Amino acid sequence: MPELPEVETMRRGIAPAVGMRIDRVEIPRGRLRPLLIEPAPPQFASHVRGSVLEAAERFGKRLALRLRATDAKSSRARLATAATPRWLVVEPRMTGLLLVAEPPTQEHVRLRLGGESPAGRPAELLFWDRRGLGTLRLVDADGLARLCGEDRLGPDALEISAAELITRLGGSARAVKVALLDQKALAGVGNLYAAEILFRAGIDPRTRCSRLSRPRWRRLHAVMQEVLAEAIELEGSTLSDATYRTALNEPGRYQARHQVYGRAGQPCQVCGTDVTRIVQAQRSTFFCRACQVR
DNA sequence: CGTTCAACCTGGGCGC
DNA sequence: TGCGCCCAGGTTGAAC
Repeated sequence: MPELPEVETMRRGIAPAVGMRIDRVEIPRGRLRPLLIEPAPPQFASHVRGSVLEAAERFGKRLALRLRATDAKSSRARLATAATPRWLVVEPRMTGLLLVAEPPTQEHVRLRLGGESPAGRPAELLFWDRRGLGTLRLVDADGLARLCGEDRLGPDALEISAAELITRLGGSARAVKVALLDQKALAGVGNLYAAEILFRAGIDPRTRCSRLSRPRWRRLHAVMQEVLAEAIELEGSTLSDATYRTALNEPGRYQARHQVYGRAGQPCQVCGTDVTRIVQAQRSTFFCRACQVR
């Protein structure tokens, strides 16, 4: 679910919590697999408790929350925290959410916020994940580089230049839709926005990257910026299952703009041709056979 | 290089 | 009503 626009919306939604101290960490027993939370809950909680949320940064579809340790009670804790700047890396995957309002059902992790709390500041930060495929990982600077560094993620889709996009993907033999999903090449675009971007660019998703002309790459680049910016403006896409919510537990509004995603068999809003669904790399691809050409 | 499959999970929708 | 199946905004590693 969450792609770049949804994760950016999440980042902005929790921004009011930046500067606040995490006074308590509550992790319901038996609800978190090792894959989902690292280190294991007792260590995770003891490391996070007492720290101040200093910043929330987005890397593609991931969020990294920078934590600073404060007034550690024991010298042992002070040593440990001073030696390792800590980042809480949140990877929502399909259904993970960060919320400052009550989640739809029991949350997975609840961080109670304290310290200076002027009116309007959230009292809690919640992680909720219906399918439980997301991850929360507490890491040091090396760990952050391993999870979000340039070996792992390509340039952010909102920041990459047209020239760099062409350099990174232009020579590939893969279908352009598949290449756009490659987070090592380009970070942030997922299945939904890849479909919408290619529709607006008029490009058949099956076209091999190496067959696209430079003008078409530049068009694709410009359209990618437009689509992502509009989706952020409308706080992301909430699909029919309503899983994705903003940090305030409200639906996004970009779904009203979808031209092809999830619209198989319905008429293209530009030309009336039925939208087609195919499968590429085991994922659904939606496109208009008339508007999108090779 | 590239593709393909399975795995991690829950839950909604559909046909029978 | 219920069962079995397919589907889903993502990522990863193995096999070919």
